[in-house]
Amino acid sequence: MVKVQLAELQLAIMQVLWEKDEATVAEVREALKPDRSLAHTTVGTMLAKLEASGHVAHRTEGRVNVYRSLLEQEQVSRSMITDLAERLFHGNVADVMCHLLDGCEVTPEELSRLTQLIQDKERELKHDR
Amino acid sequence: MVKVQLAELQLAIMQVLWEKDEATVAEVREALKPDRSLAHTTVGTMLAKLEASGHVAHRTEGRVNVYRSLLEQEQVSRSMITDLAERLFHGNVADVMCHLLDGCEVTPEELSRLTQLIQDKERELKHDR
DNA sequence: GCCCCGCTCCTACCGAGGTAGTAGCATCGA
DNA sequence: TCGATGCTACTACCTCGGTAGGAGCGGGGC
Repeated sequence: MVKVQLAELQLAIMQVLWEKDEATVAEVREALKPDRSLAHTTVGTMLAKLEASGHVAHRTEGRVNVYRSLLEQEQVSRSMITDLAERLFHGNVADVMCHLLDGCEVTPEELSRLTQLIQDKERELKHDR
Repeated sequence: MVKVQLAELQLAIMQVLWEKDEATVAEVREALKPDRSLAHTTVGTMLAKLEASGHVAHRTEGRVNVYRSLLEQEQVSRSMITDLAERLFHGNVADVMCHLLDGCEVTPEELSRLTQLIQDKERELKHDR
């Protein structure tokens, strides 16, 4: 599995790119505004750093750069959450859940989706052996 | 809920302290050795920084410092995992699970423990309303 | 009594994340 | 044609995590 770790702001920027598919500096900045108001240049710098580390790429359209992600959201999410789960709970999924159920708000819908997931996984395990 | 974020090494050190309840620099260093071999002073410095930020405390026994954690393992785990879940999946527990089940090895025992957890939570939700 | 050993404390340093200013270059309107 | 505007690129800077060296101190062995 590919291991990717993104810092706070980096993740936030990537999330904008995933959502919009492509975005200019101004668009990213706009999308981030509700949470943090950054200077235009700050966003630009971060995007450049992200590009330097191979996480995003850009094409130039007229005078502006349009950035897109080179990482799969799925992959990053999986990588980051499993890594933390590993470090905190030695990968024990049940432990993770246990803390999550206490710490987050959970809706009944989520619970039934969870039940579904578990049943799927159980079936999958039976199948494998 | 108390929000605590610990970096890589900091978490590793705290985990040693949680496990041993108390430990000297040498003991922490020893415990960390399998994963990373650090200079004695490095561990000492980190412990000092951890102390400066109020995460650990120490008493002096003879010539050595014996450190202990001031944070609850439960609390840190919960805080870190819910924070990441929030950022990655907007707190949707089912999504977290979904990625975790794919990314980690899961045993049938964990699955049945999970089922149990969910049932408990469902009962709890019914009770509340 | 003196020296070595082990330990802490202070200090320095590096790299990465994050933040932003400034220079410079296009383009558009007057 | 020329100035205002808007964008990028370059550079600088701060903080924090991580890493470790060296000074200094106290105890134990000789």
